[in-house]
Amino acid sequence: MRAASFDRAEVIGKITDTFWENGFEATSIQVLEAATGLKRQSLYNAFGNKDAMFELALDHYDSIVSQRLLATLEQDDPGIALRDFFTAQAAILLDADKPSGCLVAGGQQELANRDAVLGRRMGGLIDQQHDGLVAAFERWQAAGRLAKEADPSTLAAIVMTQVRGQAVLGRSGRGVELVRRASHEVPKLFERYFA
Amino acid sequence: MRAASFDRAEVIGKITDTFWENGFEATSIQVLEAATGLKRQSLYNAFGNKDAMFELALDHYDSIVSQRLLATLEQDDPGIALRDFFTAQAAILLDADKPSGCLVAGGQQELANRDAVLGRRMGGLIDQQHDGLVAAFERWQAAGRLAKEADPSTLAAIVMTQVRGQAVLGRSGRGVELVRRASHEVPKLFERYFA
DNA sequence: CTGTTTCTTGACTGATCGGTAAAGAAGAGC
DNA sequence: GCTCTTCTTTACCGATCAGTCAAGAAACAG
Repeated sequence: MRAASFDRAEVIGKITDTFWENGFEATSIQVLEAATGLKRQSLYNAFGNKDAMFELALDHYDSIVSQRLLATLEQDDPGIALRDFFTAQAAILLDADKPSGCLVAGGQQELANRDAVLGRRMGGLIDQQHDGLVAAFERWQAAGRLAKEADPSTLAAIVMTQVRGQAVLGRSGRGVELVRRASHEVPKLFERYFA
Repeated sequence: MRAASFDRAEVIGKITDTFWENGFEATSIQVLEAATGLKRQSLYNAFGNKDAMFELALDHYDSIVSQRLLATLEQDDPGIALRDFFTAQAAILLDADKPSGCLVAGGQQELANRDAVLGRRMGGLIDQQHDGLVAAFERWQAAGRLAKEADPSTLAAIVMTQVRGQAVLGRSGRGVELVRRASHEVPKLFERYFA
């Protein structure tokens, strides 16, 4: 048995960044070879096929981005939580060391109507974020921090659309400023629902 | 001279819908042949190349979607205007007769970092919507309908991110419900800025 | 009806795609 | 040292991509 000459986790990170930057279709195996330094066959040996590589990228992305966002909601004060949530979102989108935009938003746009398996997989990540938001709003409502009349599903929907929109606009040069402005102001809009 | 056997405007409509539904890359010339009923060479004769076809689609999309949205802002009451704006947005996104999602949001995601010409073109459409929103908020502020402290740029940024997010989520089955909820509730969030 | 111009049709090009087969090279166990 | 297994390298496959060439077919002008 011969050991692989590369660090698997490191390569997954590079694969993730490449898909994140270019999307699924535009990331050819050739591009992945250049990004990872591995040869074609090594990639297929290690990861299977392109779809599997993308799924690994989704998992990695989920663990470093989605989880970080959802973690900000684990607080008692919904105002502070939402402020932290959008601050973290902006920090991720505007991080110069990471690709712009959002892997899931891009993949959704590209694959939702075209690849059933990957489409469902990304739908799952979106649902996960949505469910996390609904649960947080319900928790705050049960704790009396949110008005009784407020509808957790609707508030979660607003946050979701806001997040996706920032992800799209964060990809273009001029959109960056819009993201910065929006992520500062949007949390305040939710004050009307606080008890 | 021989007249073309097809209606140019009608074909542009079909081309637009096809790009709208599938995005740029996934719309091969073969797909466009099937969608329009024209043969390959007829498409190239009539429109040039694939990039030119996409630009025509952007123009067409702009004239039927972007203009319709911006028109809703031409009212004195910002509350009614924003309500109409988001209602129109939801109607377009959820129209069963039209492709789901948004041509510009999809193209932006796909092409912003890859094709300088088309990227700039789509950036222009996004800027146009942003400028229209800023102008509307400034007009309302000048008319005393908006609080003096409110920042038109920031409010426009929030609307922009909201619109883009709805466009992305509107592509997936479960996202449709989120779009419906968000488009009903979001206009109310702006009441805090009204004078 | 004839000639000419344009549109239409179908075959074709070179490039690139995802994926694979079969060698060559390098490490581990003995 | 040798052998066996695994990784690496290189070449290749059929399919599909955007775009083109060169004929054939149809409509106008005279």
